[in-house]
Amino acid sequence: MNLKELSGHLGLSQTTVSRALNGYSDVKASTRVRVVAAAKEHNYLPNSRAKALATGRAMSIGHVIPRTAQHELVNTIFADFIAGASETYSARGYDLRMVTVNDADEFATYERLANTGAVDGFVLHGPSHDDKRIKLLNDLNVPFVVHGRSSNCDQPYSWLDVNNRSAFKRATDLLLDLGHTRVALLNGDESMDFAIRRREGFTLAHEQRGLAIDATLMHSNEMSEPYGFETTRQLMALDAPPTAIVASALIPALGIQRAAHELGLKIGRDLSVICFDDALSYFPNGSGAPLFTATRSSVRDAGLRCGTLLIDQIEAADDAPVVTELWEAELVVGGSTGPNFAGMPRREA
Amino acid sequence: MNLKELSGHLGLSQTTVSRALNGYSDVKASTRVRVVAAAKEHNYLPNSRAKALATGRAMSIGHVIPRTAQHELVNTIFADFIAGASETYSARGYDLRMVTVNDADEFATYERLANTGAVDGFVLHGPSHDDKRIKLLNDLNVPFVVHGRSSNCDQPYSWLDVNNRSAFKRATDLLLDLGHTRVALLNGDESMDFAIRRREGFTLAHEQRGLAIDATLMHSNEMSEPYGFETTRQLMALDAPPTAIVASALIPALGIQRAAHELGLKIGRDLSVICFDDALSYFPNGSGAPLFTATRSSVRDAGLRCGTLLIDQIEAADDAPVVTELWEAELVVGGSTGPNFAGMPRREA
DNA sequence: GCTCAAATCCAAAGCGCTTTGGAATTCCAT
DNA sequence: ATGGAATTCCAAAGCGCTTTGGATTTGAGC
Repeated sequence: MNLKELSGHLGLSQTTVSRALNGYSDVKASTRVRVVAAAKEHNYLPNSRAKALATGRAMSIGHVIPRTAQHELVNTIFADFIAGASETYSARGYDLRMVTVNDADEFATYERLANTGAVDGFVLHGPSHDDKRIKLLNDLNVPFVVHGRSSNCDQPYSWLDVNNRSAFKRATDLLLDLGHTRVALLNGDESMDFAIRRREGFTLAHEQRGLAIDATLMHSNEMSEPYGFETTRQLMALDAPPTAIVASALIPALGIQRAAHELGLKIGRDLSVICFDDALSYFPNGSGAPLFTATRSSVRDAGLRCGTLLIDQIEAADDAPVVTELWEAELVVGGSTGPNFAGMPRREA
Repeated sequence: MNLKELSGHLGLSQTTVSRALNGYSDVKASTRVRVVAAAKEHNYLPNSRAKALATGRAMSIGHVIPRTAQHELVNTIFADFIAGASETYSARGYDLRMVTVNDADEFATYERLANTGAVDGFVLHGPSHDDKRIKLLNDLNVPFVVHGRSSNCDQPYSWLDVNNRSAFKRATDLLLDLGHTRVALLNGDESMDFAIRRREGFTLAHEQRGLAIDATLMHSNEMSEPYGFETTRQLMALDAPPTAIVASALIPALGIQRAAHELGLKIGRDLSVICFDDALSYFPNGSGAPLFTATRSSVRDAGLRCGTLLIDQIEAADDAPVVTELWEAELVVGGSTGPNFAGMPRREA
């Protein structure tokens, strides 16, 4: 059943049926009712391909995901972000078009999707410190929103980011306040902008107290459980092991926990751990009380909001303004952090 | 730059340019070279919306994901499956179209995507024991492949599944062989077909040895870490606690591990654990040697294969045959399982 | 040089929708 | 009645591609 047949049944023109269905005002209320009823009865749905051609709108949002071996992006964060984003999309009539690519094909894929009109806009994931994709998308003149930021990029662009620097500064401050003096950092992949900012927060907290940082305590890698496990084992084997760790995510924090158990250390007493919690739905930070002390920001909410910002931009008639949002992470205190008695001025009993 | 302009530049008809670009044989080799060169030079890419309308093919595969609160599907397994599937898709020129829906809208969404021609086929996720979506998709006469099976469905359909029953039977056998007599099951959500089959395997292993199963040892829930943690605490508080646990996935197994540590039990000695390992890339079962003894099957590979089966079906001229694949999981032995000394016939020293 | 087949090309008709620019009708106020 | 505005409808022209059916050119064989 297509428009032609439906309008034939109704004895109306295709124009009128189309305009009735699309809510234009120049169709009598009674005929609109009749049209809608007939459409429902005959189970008519406009062909989306024809509609896309006629309107010039694909009604879909592109997400292109580089398929590096074990790329962290695809996995840990992605599913929850997508869940949030696609909630916006379906609420506003868009679909999500996802394509994974080899790193070498990434630019060409953005070009293809934009130039063939397969999508109306993009969400850009995992920006690096100086991300060339931003210029590409600006040149392609296609709407997009960056999840995160690219600090070293002088192009204008819309983004939504968590204040990773302040989150990691607060996390580090908390540990330093508890008397820890040797704090390790298990950062994410520092080719990513967010990881760079997190390290800045970590360092800043030390600098403000005039504390030097031991470079052997700072690590960077993709955020897996084994990364947390093995790095912790290495760290604890040092001559002067850390008494506290700041971790980039809950998943490596679990690795830290496993290593601690194996070494007979009790988390929160012998070793303090604080991590960033993306509030992943399948991996809650404990069920009731938080398991780990953490700085938390829901990546699902970020996805939802990015979707909204992007669609607003797409639907703004002419050039929409660049819009940016910086979210502060929430600090939740769990059982994984405690005072460093060794480092504190003990008063005699 | 569109076809009309390009053919203008070349002094050729749109037909010839189109056929040259699409590899038809009725265009002279020399003009084809000329056309391809011009297309590259002017950066011409055919508009995908127009192409879709003209060919009647959307070149995209639909994945509709129910957005139940905390639905396990979207999260744990999904990202890796998608990563695999979309690798096939891009290799064969398709895109992935994903839409999340409220449970109530699920059927309507399949209908919309199929009837508007937005997708050429579907991958069906997380089939239940008697899944009505299969009949719906058959009625809609659209190609689809089920990841998993629906045991109580009499419709014909293509599927790819892991032999969950045999995987769980082997896992349970292993524990029983080690002398365990009270084995608990932390199953997934038993409205899902895979979980039902897993329980069958678990029970079958017991029945074959004439062992009765204590119903209080069998649990079913979505596969989260807290589920593993809390259920283990409950189990170990029983008058007769289990000495071994079969878990539905690595993630609840980590919860089991956490509970064990808290109770001062050593995994592999005081409590044996065996789980199903989907070989998630962001959550490897240990880095070198397997952390947990597990039955393993890569969900990423499953995604890749499902994509292939589906596209083959789509591109088969007339009705493609129904095709099914049953994969056996691999058994990997890690450090989480050991003999039950209490239950074994001890010989005096 | 001529015939017929093979090789190349192209005009035009879709694909199913939206939208422009009127035409036809209705409704008031005069 | 009647002019003019409002309301309601529609024919036809796209959107940018593919594909049919046929026209034109080339080449082989004699």
